[in-house]
Amino acid sequence: MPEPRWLAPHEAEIWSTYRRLSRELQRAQDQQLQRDSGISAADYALLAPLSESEGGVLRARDLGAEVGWERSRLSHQISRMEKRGLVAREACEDDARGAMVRLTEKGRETIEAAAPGHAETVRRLFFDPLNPDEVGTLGMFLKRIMAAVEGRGESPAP
Amino acid sequence: MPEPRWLAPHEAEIWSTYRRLSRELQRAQDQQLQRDSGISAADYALLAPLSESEGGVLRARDLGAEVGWERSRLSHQISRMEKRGLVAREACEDDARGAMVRLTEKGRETIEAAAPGHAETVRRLFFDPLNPDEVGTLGMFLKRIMAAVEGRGESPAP
DNA sequence: CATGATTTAATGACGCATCAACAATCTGGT
DNA sequence: ACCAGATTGTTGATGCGTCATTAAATCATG
Repeated sequence: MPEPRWLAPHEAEIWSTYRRLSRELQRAQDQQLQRDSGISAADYALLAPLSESEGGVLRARDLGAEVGWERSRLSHQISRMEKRGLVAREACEDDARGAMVRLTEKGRETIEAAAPGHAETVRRLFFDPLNPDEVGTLGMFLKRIMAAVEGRGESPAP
Repeated sequence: MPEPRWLAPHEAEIWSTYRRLSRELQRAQDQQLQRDSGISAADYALLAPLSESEGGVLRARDLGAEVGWERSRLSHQISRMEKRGLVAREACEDDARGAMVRLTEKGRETIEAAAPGHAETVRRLFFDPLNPDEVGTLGMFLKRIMAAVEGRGESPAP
């Protein structure tokens, strides 16, 4: 086996900072949304594309593609939200396998009330610390890393 | 109320990329560790500082500070790991409130076997897509954002 | 059309993370 | 010495996320 490519100390520190940030940012989002609007970040993630869709209805498959979630995760989350009356499931007419997810009136009121505070929080925590150039640079970095993760960091294929 | 500072489309896209990356990176870590070593990323996070500590023992409070976890989360995780024989709890001699966490022999073997693969994965997914300058820049961005999150994005106090 | 592969969704089990509540112990000021 | 307040750790409840499994419907191909 090839000898391990250890992380240099400064790399280990950056990795550690990243892990911490990742968690704390998630936590800050959850807290803000829960406190101000009584919903979780996962709720928000689904409510947002639903509220922007034609008629407030999306097929589960398409909603999943929109947010990049797996079917199982999506299904569980929809179940939780359905129980609280934020969305409703309906049959899909063109494809009997499908499920349509509809934003309820309560769901719409909730997302519309939550959106400004959410945007403000994201901006304050994530974007305000960087200037516009830096935001662009960060975006590029994130996309490059994302490509590696999606390709599982492939070594060049034969 | 002041009118909401919405995210510009390119900002919304960066935010979405970040959220996705955050999840996928976590997932990739978990999968690799689970597959190759039978442990979770949470296990690894605690095993690592324990294995580097004097005698493989740390007070729970200090372990928590090391990884930046809250008490409750730490306690639950230690319980799960204790059940699987990776660590053991011991009494703390100087402070009867305290709890010492000791790396077991099995725990040490596990972390030593897991470390190279973990380092390789972090490097391949997170660092390889960037050149050294860019890594430094990213580290700086992360620290700035982290500061905002820890300060809760404070507006200048009166 | 028949049939096997694929797509879509739901579910149960399990580990992870947070919150609220609790209990025990220590500390500092009086 | 005392006691109020802070620190440390545990626990139970609940929501989130992944995996493995299942079931139904659709598609592609002969």
